[in-house]
Amino acid sequence: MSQPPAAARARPTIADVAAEAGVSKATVSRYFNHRERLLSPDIAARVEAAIAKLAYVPSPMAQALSHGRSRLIGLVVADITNPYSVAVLRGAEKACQEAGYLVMLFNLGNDRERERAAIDALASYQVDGFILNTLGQGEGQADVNTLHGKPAVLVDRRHTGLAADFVSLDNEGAMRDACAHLVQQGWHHLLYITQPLLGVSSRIERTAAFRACLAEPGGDVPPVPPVCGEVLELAAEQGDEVLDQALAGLRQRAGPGERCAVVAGNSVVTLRVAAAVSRVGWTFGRELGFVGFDDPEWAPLIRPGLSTVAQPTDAIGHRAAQCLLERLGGLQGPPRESLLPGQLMVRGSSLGV
Amino acid sequence: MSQPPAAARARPTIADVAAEAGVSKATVSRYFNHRERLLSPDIAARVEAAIAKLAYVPSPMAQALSHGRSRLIGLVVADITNPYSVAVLRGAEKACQEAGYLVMLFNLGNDRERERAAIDALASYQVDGFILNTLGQGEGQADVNTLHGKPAVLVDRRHTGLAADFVSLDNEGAMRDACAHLVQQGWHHLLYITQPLLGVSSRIERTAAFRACLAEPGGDVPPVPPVCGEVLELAAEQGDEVLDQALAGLRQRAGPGERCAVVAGNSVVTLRVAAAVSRVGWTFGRELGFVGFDDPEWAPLIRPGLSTVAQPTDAIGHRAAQCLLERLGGLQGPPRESLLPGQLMVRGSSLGV
DNA sequence: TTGTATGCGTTATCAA
DNA sequence: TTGATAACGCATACAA
Repeated sequence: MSQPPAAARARPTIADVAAEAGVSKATVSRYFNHRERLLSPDIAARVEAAIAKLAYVPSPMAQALSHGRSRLIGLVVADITNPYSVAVLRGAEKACQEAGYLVMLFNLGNDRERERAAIDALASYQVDGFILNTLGQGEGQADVNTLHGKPAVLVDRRHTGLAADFVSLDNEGAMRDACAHLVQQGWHHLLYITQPLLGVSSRIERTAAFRACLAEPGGDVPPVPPVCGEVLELAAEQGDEVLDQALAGLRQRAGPGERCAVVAGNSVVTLRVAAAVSRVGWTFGRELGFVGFDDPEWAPLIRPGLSTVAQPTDAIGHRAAQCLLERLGGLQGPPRESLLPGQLMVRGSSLGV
Repeated sequence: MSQPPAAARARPTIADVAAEAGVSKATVSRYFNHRERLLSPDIAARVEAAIAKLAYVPSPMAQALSHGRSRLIGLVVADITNPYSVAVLRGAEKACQEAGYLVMLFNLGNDRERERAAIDALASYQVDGFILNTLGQGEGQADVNTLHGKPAVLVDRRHTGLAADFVSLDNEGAMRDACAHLVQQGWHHLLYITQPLLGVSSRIERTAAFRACLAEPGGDVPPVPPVCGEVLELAAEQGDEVLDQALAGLRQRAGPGERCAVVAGNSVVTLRVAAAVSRVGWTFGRELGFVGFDDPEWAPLIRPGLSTVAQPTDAIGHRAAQCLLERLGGLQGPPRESLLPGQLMVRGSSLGV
């Protein structure tokens, strides 16, 4: 073709297209934005041909500057190391891509003080909206003001004082399923292990749901003997001996004939529990029953297979993006809440003898 | 304070600052770009005060439009589900953040045909450079032209016909370490299992390095008896029976007294091998030796612990970002190559009897 | 050293 | 229906 030497070639602008088609810039702009309404067919055809010939693509940056919308979505993640966050991120990014939006990523690296700074940084790029999977606590916590009037959707963790759409696992239902299953299988002395609550809504909700299950375990048949339960908050800094002792204590406190089981609040806890069980020489499904939240790929590998509550991470991410896109489309109304059901993956660790 | 009703408040512009300080817009602009060189102290102070009072932050979008640089880095990942990609992404994103750059993420979802489209989409946002962790193969493959003259750095996978800085694990050294360790521990009949090569450079290099190790296993003491090795390409679509038969065949073909071991090309393969070993009732370190590339968090949990070659993912991501930033800083010269050493994590699966 | 004017690529307002 | 022209927020020649 008759194209300049190559590397020097800059992207064609709307002016180039206008010149090529022998029309004004405004007309070319109209071709994209108001085509049917106010453009004659023959002119439209000319413009179309010029666009094709020059392989013209509008500059989103310039559009953002002029028209205010960037087709950019800011995604803030508390910790990208967390497989849950990544799984959600994947679903959300896919949905955004399909809708023609691009995702700008900001990882907090678990530094809660940087939440506000992250949002500000993203906002400076004129992102159209936010997807937030952060703590919503601490000095740098985001508030309504931080959002610069842009819509946001919260994933997994609610924010105090930030009214926004919320998407999450149905923690209460999932916990009820997990506990009911354990009880039905004959595990009656339950220990729920969670990371420190620290105001994280999902942890708080799961813990509350666990406590509620003890009062009313669910399922058709009332448990006999009555279910007994404990809660342990296990911090990352705490040594393994804390966990080992907790497991030993659990069995000691259990009444004669009572079988003990652990419910793990997420895959981080699951990993530590699996390591502890290995250390003390127990076997899941025998000395200790088990159900964990999150379904890591390695759950089937720990003998005799770890039972889990799988989160619909892809759907959660997708729904989050969808919610945001609807708001961007102009949807008004009060904050909405999407609680998606988990799926109980029954493996050997929770089966009765 | 005396601020307008809140939500209506738009971000202050350079014009607001200029008015507040009683200077021209150009002066404010100079305050940011050429402060020391051409600005009198008293004026600088006035501007500084105005900036502080209005909490003014320059708009990167407008800067990009005007000055050409966006302080944006485009990150294209073949598959965000891959823990390796995420780990690298984390290191790269952190380094970019620290340098004042933001990351735009594009996930290919393993659709190799979209590579070019991804780069184009990112380029339309005027990203200053690219970090690419993609296949570099297929219809939509990127070439020099796709990059629009912007610098790029390749991570883990080389591209045919794309001269760019390259950062990766030292595959050859890592494989040599793994094989030498196995041989020293008395495993002499080796099977290397990899995902289908498909032109992926890292897979090709590891396979080649494995073959090279058979000829010259490394280590001080020549192995007795001589090492024997095989290679298996295992596709995701292939059923488990393929793997099971391969393992059974391995032991059959091994000479009397020869101990068999598997080297897994990455954590995906490791997962399948661990499942297979569980299925056939073997135990690592007894019926089968094992070393795998990548060090997933669950490696210690598979009895008696899976030996692995841990990749310095964080460092790889960091180095990738660093390379790119150097190029953005104006560094010229031919493509550079950074091969970072892996770390052999010795656990029970590879120990001699 | 500082201010004025222009351009970056687009959309929107106003005439024609 | 189409074409000038003025923003959008900033950087930079150029003039003072």
